[in-house]
Amino acid sequence: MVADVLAIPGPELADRLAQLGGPEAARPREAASTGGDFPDLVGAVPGKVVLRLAPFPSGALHIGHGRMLFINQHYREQYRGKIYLVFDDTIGSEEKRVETEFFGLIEEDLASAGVRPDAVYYKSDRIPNFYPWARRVIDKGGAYVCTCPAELLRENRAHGVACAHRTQTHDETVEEWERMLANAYGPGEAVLRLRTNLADPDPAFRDRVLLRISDIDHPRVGTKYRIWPMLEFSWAVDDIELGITHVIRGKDLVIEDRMQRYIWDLLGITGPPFLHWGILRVREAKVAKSKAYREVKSGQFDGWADPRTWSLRSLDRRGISMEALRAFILSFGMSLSDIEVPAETLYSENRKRIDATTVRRAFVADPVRVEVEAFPDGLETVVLANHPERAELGTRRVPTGPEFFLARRDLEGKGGTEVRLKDLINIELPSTVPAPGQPLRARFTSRENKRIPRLQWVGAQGALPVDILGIEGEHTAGLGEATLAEAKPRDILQFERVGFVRVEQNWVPGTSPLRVAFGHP
RNA sequence: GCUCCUGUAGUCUAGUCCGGUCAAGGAUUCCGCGCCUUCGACGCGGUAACGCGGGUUCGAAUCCCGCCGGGAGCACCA
Repeated sequence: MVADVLAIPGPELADRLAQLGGPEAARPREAASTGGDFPDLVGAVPGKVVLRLAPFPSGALHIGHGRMLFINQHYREQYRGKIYLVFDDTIGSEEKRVETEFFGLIEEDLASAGVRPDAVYYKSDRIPNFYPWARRVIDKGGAYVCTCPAELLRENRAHGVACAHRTQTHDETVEEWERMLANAYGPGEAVLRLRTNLADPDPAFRDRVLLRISDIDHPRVGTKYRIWPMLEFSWAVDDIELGITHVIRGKDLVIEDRMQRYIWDLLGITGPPFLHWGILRVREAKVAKSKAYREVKSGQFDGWADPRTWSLRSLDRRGISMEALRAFILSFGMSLSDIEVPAETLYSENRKRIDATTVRRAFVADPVRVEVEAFPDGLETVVLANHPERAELGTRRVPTGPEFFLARRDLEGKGGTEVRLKDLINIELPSTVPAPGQPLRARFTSRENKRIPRLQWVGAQGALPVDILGIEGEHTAGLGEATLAEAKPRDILQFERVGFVRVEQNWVPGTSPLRVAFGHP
């Protein structure tokens, strides 16, 4: 009974208690949580839960990995459990190679996401462990050594046809397995296969490979090992050896559950339960990881923090906090449907967190120089609020006219009309646009706050060049207000009417514009 | 093709296990209005969903059957 009560999630418990206590309340239905649903972990004992993160080290963590991170972290917190980082750096394949630089990169990404593993393991350190386990499977009659070429193996599998090796006796298998270990075979010449059922309705499940031979040079252990486990087998072993209590992973790995269970059943082991989440795609994140890898390697992308990678570090670069990402991701719960979400939802989550604390600054893209005639005296500078609602964010003093820069787009279709330079004065624009390169001559009209189109402006005095890195990797050049000279790297600012940006690099007068990365509107 | 997973508004999600309290809640988007010297924020209002067809039942988003749609796996990758 007590256990039953403990199993009720906090909010629900409060709700139930409220119901018990307030028979007359009859208030509107309790607002559903904004987040998604996370089922309780079966058999989980608070304080005893052990989870694992198993990235393959072939790149920086991207937004999709975020789901792995934050879901596991969520459960870890709920049950006061542990998380191990287990690098899934088995040998991979020619196309999928382990690279040393990514171990550190991934650990950094985890740290930035606030996920501190209780331990770090490398699969490549654990290779000899797998051999006795393979032998146990063999001794249970659950595996055989197959020397069919990969193609034939695949074809037989598709048709449910057994090859000659399948009928191997236990002694023969042992002998062949010993020969594999003794380097009698080259890469691709022999594999240890699980003996399942060739009539299994799922063709993917028929006699899958457990271990195979590879001579690829591993960045951590070189060519020390030739017999490498496949992912499923390695986890059938390590989920037990590392004492993992719950395996929570993407649903692309469901067949691996079945493999692991099959092996455990064979050996009489009760393994941990599995939980899955569905595929998450962010609509704007179109670049596949493999393409991102190539573009980063070739220098087409600006490293792993290039916005086009949608890596965690690229989000950070853009001023999108890991807290916002976490809230965004947890809002989907453990749904198994495959979903595609617009980035706007993430932006909204981030906006909630930074809007109230972010100072406003002026920036104009594609600037047009405007000279204001009859510019009033005594208005050489003006004091502006750093935030329209938050007085506590203070003010700043910026130089004004009589020369200004306005955004070309803002001027379109406004010839001959009166417009307001936001927070400052009203001017009348000339009806004809002068030749390119020539300044526009406008005329001061009044200072009263009229309800006419308001334009963002930058006073020519002290204006400095700004370069915005966009999310497609494009650059937008423009001019920013003088106070941006003090902007420091990692500052988050809002360019009014443009969006939130994060400063990348100080302005270096005469040599380099102020570099910022665009976050979101 | 086979296997598995999955279908609630434009997009996510709660509710489905244990049918009524759901004329379906929340978030986001979009539209309108208000407000502030932002195209942002905030406030108010609005549009908008149980994939389809049968069945069971007094009553179905919820149970049963059939159909249709979406996704993933079918590597000696992870």
